Amino acid sequence: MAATPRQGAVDKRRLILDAAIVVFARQGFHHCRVSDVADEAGVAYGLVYHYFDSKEEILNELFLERWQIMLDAIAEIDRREQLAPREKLYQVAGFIIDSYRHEPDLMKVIIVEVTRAANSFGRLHLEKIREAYGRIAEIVEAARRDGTFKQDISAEFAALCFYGAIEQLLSGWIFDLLPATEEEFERAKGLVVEAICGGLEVSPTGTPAVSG
Amino acid sequence: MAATPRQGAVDKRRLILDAAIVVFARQGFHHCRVSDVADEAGVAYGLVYHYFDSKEEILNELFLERWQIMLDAIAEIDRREQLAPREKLYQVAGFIIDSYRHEPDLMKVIIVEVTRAANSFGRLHLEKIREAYGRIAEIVEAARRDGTFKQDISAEFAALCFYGAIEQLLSGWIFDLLPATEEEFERAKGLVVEAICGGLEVSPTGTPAVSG
DNA sequence: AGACTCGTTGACTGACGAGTCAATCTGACT
DNA sequence: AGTCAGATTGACTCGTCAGTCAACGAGTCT
Repeated sequence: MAATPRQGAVDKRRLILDAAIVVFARQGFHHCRVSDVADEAGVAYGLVYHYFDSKEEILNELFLERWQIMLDAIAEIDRREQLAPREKLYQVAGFIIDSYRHEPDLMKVIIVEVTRAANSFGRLHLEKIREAYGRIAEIVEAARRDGTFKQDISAEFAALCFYGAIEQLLSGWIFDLLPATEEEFERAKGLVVEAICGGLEVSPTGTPAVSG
Repeated sequence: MAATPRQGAVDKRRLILDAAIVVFARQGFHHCRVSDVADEAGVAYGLVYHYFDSKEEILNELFLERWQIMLDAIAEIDRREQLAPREKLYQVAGFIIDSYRHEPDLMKVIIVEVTRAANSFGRLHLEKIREAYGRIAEIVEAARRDGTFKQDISAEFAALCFYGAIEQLLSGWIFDLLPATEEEFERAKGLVVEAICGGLEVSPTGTPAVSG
C-alpha cells in the first residue's frame, strides 16, 4: 500500500485525499460521485480503489487524521503549567478556529459530514469525539480544583458548552451566516472564551460596561 | 392535495410524516429507502408520492413544521415582560430541551439530517436557522440595553454561543454521550443557562463554591 | 345504476453510481 | 535485454432505489 513512494513521484494517495476534501466540501459526501474525486485529483477512477476500500474510508481517513492532530494539540496545551485555565481554553479555541482559517474545506467536511452524522458509521468516531470532550474537561476540572471555576457545573458539562459554542461559530462561517474575515477569526477567539468563562451577564462588581 | 380529509379516515399524510420521523431517525435520511417509510406507515409505496414530490420534501416538511413552532415559542417567551433576561433564556433552553424530551426522533432528524443538508438544498433552511439566532439575539439585546448583559459581546455572538451549547447538549443525548434521563433534562436546563449567563468562572465577589 | 372524483395500490422502469478487473505502464534490479 | 512488482487505467457490471403510471376501490352526486 504505497509503502515506498518513489522519490519525485507525487503521492497519489495524498492527492486523492486532498481532492476529496474539495469535492466533499463543495458537493457534500452523499451528493458527489467517486469519479468526481478522481477527476478533481486528476487520477483514474480505479486508482481511488487502489488506495481506499470505499468512499466512506476516505471520509474516515480525513476525519481521523485531522481529529488526532486536534486531540494532540489540546493535550499539549493542557500540559503548559504556566497557563491559567482561561488562557488554556483560549489556546484551544484559537487552535480550532485557526484550523478552520487554514483549512476551511476540511473543517467543513469534518463538521458537516462526520460530527453530525456520527451515528451512521462506526462507533469509532463517537469515541474520538468523546475524547475531545474529555480533554477539554480535564482543563476545566483542573480549574475547578484550584477554585477558578465553579463547582456546581461539572467539567464534562462545561466542556460540552465550550465545544458547542465553538462548533456553532464554525457553522456560522461555513454557512455564511457570519462574516469570515481575518479580524473576525481573531475577535471570535477572545469573545467565545469571554462568553463561556466570564458569562454574558455583567459581574456584580467589576468589569464596567464599555460604551460604544 | 388532501384538502378535505374525510371524517373518520386516518390522515395518511400525517401517518407518512410520522413514519418518516421514525425511519429517518433510525436509519438516517440517506441510508433509508422511501419504501421503508411507506412500510413503517403501513401504506403503499406510491402513496408517499401522492402526498410528497420527493423524499427530500418530506424532510423539508418535518423541519419547517417543527422549526416554526420553535420560532413562535421563542417569540412568545420574549414577549413576557415580567421575565428577567436569564429567565427568558431559561425558558428557551427549556423549550428546546423539552422538545427533545417529547420528540427525540424528530429533533434528532432535524439536528442530524437538516443541518447537513443545509448546504445542498435551498437557502430556505439557512434563513430559518438564522431567524432562530435572531430571535435569541433579541432577548440578549434587550438585556444589553438594560445593563444586565455585557456590552462587549454582541447579541448575535451571544445567541450563537447559547444555541451552540444547547445543540451540543442535544447531540450528547442523541449520540448517547450523555445520560438521557428526566432528571438530566431538568438539570441541564438550569446548568446551560448558568454556564452561559453566569460563566464558568467563579465571580470575583459572591457565589461561594459549594462543596461536594 | 352510472358517472365522476380522489385516495390508494404496487409492479415496473430507468438512471445512476459504487465497486471490479483485466490490461497496460513504469521504473528498478539483475 | 529480460523479469518482476507495484502503480495506473477506464470500460464494464450489477444492485439499488427514486420516481412513474395504469389500474383499482370507495365514497358522492344525479
